[in-house]
Amino acid sequence: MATIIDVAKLAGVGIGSVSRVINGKDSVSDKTKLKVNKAIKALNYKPNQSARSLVSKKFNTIGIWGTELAGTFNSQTLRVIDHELITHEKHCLVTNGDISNSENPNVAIDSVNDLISKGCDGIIFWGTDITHFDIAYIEKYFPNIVLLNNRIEKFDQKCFYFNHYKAGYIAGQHLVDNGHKSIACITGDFQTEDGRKRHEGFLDSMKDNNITVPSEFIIEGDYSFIKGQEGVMTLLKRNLDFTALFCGNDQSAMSAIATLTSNGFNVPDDISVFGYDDNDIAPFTSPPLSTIRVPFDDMALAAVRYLLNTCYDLQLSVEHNFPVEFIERKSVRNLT
Amino acid sequence: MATIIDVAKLAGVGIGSVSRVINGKDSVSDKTKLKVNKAIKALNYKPNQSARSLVSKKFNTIGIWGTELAGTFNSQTLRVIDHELITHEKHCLVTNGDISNSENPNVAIDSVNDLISKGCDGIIFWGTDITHFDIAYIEKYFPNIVLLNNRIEKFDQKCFYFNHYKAGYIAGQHLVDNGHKSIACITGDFQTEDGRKRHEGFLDSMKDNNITVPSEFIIEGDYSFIKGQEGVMTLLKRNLDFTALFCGNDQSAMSAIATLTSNGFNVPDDISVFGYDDNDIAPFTSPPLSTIRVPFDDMALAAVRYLLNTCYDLQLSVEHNFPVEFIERKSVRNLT
DNA sequence: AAACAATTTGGAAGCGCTTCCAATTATATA
DNA sequence: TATATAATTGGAAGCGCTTCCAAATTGTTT
Repeated sequence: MATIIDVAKLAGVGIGSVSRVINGKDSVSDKTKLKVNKAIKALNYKPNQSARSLVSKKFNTIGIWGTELAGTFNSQTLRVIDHELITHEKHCLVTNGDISNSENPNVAIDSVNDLISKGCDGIIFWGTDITHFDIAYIEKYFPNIVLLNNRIEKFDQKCFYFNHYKAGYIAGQHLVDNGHKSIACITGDFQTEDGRKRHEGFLDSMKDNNITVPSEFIIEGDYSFIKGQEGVMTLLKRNLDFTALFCGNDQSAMSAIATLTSNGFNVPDDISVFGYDDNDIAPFTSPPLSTIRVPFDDMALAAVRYLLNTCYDLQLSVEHNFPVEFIERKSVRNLT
Repeated sequence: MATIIDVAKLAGVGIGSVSRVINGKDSVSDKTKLKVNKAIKALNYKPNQSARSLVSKKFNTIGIWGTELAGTFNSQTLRVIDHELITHEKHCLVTNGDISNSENPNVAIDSVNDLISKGCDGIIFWGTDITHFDIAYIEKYFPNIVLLNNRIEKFDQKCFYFNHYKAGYIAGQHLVDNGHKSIACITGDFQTEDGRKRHEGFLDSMKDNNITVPSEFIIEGDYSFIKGQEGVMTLLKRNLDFTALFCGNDQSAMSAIATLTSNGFNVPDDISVFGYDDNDIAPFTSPPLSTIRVPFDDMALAAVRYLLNTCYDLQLSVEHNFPVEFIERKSVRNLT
């Protein structure tokens, strides 16, 4: 690999001039610029980023930490992030942060430290797998962080999240508005905060409408296809009388619909189904799925931009408010 | 940030000793080891990777280039790759390589060069968006590459792909074996090689069984949900008589099933549907989707391992042969 | 205790770059 | 033309690390 010295020699100039041409700042005469660029091309020279970072203390790289990477429908979000980074000539260092099956109590911290020491100017924490405690610890020595789909009050400015409580409430209210009084649930994952919040919101909407939801109507899910299926089977075995089913996300809603259909129930004529997320799949279930739109892409964009601003002194506009949107399709029947 | 000098001072040793402790090679006395580790902890010291890379010429990072990142069901594969890298204490630098809407004829090369100069020891090219020509060009000055789900004969050892032709053939044959003679298609994306190959295989299986597939039975798709829906609508409007529908992937098969169902057709009683990929969604359509299993995860694992071997002198076992597997569920009716 | 070998140690050199300053060259002004 | 000013230039210093070698320390043998 050619170095800056090779380029300088070939171009017949000093290394300082080469550096100036590469970085485009400070004044260089057109003549030198020409000579240098010619030499760069001839040698297929690429600046060594390690050396650059060593001096400049900038890595031009943003790290992404989070298990949500593993989710089926999240690659779109990753693309949004990557695209915005590329636009600003930055890179994207990813780590799955798969901390579930390790006996080391510091896996989270350790894997974040790995990410930092590899060379990130900032980190996006995606999802709620990191504890508040760990975040507070990390933030002390590495403040350029942002939380995506997670909220810690102490760092509210750095958090880009969606009001899952409100969304759950609205979903419940919508079902009630359509005349449903007996509603079952296949929840999200209670291990995750947003899973809990949306369920809380849903339950409160029921309470406010004087509807009680017996515990046997509630199945704890985990956002997976399989839990949607199993959940419906359990519900059916229990022989309960419900007219609507609220699912913790679109994936479980999709397999719930499929399972109901396979068991001879018509959606929405016999049972209405309501999802959550509005991901790619929702318009293509049969019937098309009514759902709550969660603006993951907008959130991700805002999060990266905030980080770009703080890491590289940019002034990109950053949204902090992501409204609940309600997507009506065909999976909820109006009983009134 | 503390440097190695700070650690050396605090521990009361030379920087050489600190380096030796960090890297765990060469002999160090237990006494020094203890002192150094204590100082490292006290200062929360993390070695500067840029400085290390500058000396060692290793980045401990593998780049991933490819638009397949954007696909709905590919994050699982990314997780497989990342997990294997973490296992070997390497990192994963991602770039979307979104080259579709740029007027620069060298976008691909440019974005790969970015990746290289950012500091990768090797690159995984994921998918067929990169041209053979560009690969050959890059390979000359950056030979540590691997192609995932792509094949270039010249670099066969570096390619980890699946025989899409054979898979398409088998899919067609299976439909014929079940008594289907009138078969429609919503193909994969003909822009991609594997989309073309699987269709070719399918057509050849038809030919070998003396079945002609009129061109109006074939809809060119692009793997998306929407094309599955649109394709079915077009097919229905054409008022053709077909008993089976072969889809280019599971996503379009899923929305094809939904659309057929919504239009009053029973799958598989009226029309059989056959998918391709066997991704997460396949078991949860209604009816569950019969499909060809494409071992993306196995392929990805083999590809990373090959790269790890070449970049870091490891001897991980690498599979090069990925058999076609046929997954029978409930979406194909036996007419015989 | 002396002589030797083996182990451990400190720190200089150098990786490829940016930044700075002093030196040089070009341009403007009197 | 001489002088003042501005633009451009070369290259030394230094970023934080690994590696190497010579020096210091420890252990072993006689």
